[in-house]
Amino acid sequence: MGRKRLQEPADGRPTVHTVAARAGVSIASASRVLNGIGGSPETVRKVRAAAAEVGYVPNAIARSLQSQRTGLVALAVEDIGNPVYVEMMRAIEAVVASSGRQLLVHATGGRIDNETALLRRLANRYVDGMIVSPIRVTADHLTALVDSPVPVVVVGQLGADAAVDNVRTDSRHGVALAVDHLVASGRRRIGFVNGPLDTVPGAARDAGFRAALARHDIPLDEDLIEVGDFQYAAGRAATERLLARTDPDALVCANDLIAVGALHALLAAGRRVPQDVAVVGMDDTELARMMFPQLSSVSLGSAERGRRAAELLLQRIADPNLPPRREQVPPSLAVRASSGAALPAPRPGDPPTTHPTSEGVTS
Amino acid sequence: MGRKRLQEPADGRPTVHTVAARAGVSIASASRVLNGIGGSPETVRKVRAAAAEVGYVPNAIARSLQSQRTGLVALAVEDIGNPVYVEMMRAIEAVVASSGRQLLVHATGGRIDNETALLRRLANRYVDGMIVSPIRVTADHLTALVDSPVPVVVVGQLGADAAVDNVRTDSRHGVALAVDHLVASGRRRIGFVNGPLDTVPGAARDAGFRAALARHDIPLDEDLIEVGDFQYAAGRAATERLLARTDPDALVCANDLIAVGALHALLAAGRRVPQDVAVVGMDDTELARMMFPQLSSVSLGSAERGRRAAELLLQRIADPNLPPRREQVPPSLAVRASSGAALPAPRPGDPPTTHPTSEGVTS
DNA sequence: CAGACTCCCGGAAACGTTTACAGCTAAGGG
DNA sequence: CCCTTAGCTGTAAACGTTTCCGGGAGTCTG
Repeated sequence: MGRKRLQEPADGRPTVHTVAARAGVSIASASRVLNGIGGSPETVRKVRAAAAEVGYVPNAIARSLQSQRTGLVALAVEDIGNPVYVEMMRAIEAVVASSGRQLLVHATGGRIDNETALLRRLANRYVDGMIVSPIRVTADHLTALVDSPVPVVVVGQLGADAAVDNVRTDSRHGVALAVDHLVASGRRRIGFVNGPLDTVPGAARDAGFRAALARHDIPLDEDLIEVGDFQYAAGRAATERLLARTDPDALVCANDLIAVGALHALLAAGRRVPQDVAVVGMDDTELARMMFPQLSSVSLGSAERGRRAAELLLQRIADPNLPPRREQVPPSLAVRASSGAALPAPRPGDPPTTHPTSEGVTS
Repeated sequence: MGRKRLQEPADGRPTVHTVAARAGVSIASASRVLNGIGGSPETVRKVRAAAAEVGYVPNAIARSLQSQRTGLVALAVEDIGNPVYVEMMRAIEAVVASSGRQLLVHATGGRIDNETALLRRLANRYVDGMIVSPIRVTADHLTALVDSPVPVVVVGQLGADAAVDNVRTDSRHGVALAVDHLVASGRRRIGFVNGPLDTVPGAARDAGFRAALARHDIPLDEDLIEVGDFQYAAGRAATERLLARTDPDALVCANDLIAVGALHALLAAGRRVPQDVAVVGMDDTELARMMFPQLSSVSLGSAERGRRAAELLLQRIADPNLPPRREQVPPSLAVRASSGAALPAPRPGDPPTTHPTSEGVTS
């Protein structure tokens, strides 16, 4: 009974040893057959039979330890309830799936410790690579990104010198597109409902708004600026506060969720959209087309950014020694009923699911 | 140079061997210090210093192989763009996080092969457990669920005899709630926009609708039933087809995305909601409260189902020998502006984010 | 019929970690 | 002063898989 190794672990699950012993072959042969490489017909038969009998299923962890890859890729975003991330995820998924890998998503809830923890945990070989879209970036965070054991691609703004693959857009310019459009249609008291200023996109959009007004020689009225979360409820509350103290003829919103909240606040306050107040959202998500009236929105190319990030990641996985790269996706504006010439209800035959990629001004 | 093992793998990443060699101690001591158990002050100092110098980060895969756990839990849903799954995910996340684990989400896109592949891959030890919410269930699928190597909890209907932990609701009854409500408010030509009949929820809701009408002695008019996908665009298209051939005074929709599509189709066709046509959605997601008019919706307790599923999973991870259990969450109806007495716009002070758990009839 | 070549097989190492075990030293108690 | 005990350390096994390598058997070629 001097068995060198237990055939049946306490767990009860069969291993390749179990199968090999039962088939009367070595574990090397068993492994080969199970992986479909080599083996005489007789051996193949015996191993297959043994595997089926004991219900063998390989332990992926052990396999990964050996092969140094897991076939998994992770995406970490702040809020999975935000449709912009859903679109991004779909684009990433398509690319990742084509490489035979599977995509896993983690919602960090904006808690930065959570994101760092995820990085430290997942990136330590549980996944072959990772796409991260942080909205707040600390120094600690940045180093975790830079010397991650697995390839990482960041979607969003990052310090110019960070040695990480990076896909960004120009949301300052995005805000400018919105302001230009509203000014061109005669609006002058343009309000801005933003997300938190201590976030990267919040800060960029704030700067973009101020710069755009200055460019049009419109004096800045701080009463017209309000800040909340990047979410529906916060957008609505912020708009209510704004309406309580001043009277805009247009609202730029830092994303579509906020814009929907603004829409509600406006309608509840008896304002007509777009006659009294024009509304422009941002991200151009499906939600914008689901609203009534349909929302104008600045597209930041989230699907495109996702697609490119995924491609960068796959390339880096294939060759980890590539130099860090950076790509930029330009914003564009989609004008719909909530701003501009008050359009009637959308035509019945018009399936609003087809994405109007660049039906608007693009510069 | 008869080193038994390379200190620096080709990869270049330091291992515990690297650290131990540099600190001049054995790998056992290094491992102990790095895990914070034991070690003399001097050893601790040396190992810590060595680890910091080489930038050691432990390989989680190797650790998992040894410890037989990963600290990860996965959730597989069909469509992450559906807010009902977002709510479910948030509830699960809260429970899972409290056990020190992290949640990963995978969107299967309803492709059943994808889901089975995920099961076979992830469940083979990449995660400590898994929550799955399948909308289509095949025999193959079911066996993959039943003899998964890691604990699995299913959210949704499952064959009565399946030996899997299972949290379900009664969506037949949910549809009945909607129909009862509409009949009570005088509607008689009640339409039904459903999802695919070859899905579990689609079939259950279809049966529920027919049974409810029968119970009220309302003859069934097949023209009033239309089927699409469980998505916005499909819901809108299906409603357009329905409106092209008949004239309902109410619509029950199989989920909120479909209901939003229906709303658009109705408004585009010049129907007033709820005066001409009352609309009731299903799942009672945030989306229902984001619409204008706000949507009545049947809550299927998705957050509660998620919470319970997560608890079942944690219990099973703790003790894999528990007998399979089944829990049921009752549906309830939330009446809002899109049906019932046409309410005015919601009051400005009313933050619609607070979930009206059971503001409606519950039976 | 000898040699070369192909194919299949089993032993053992390797992936990077944790941990059981035994040996050692130093301290403390009788 | 001896014995026990506690604390620390290193060796080696283990987790479950893949894969390198050498040996043996069979086939083909000249």
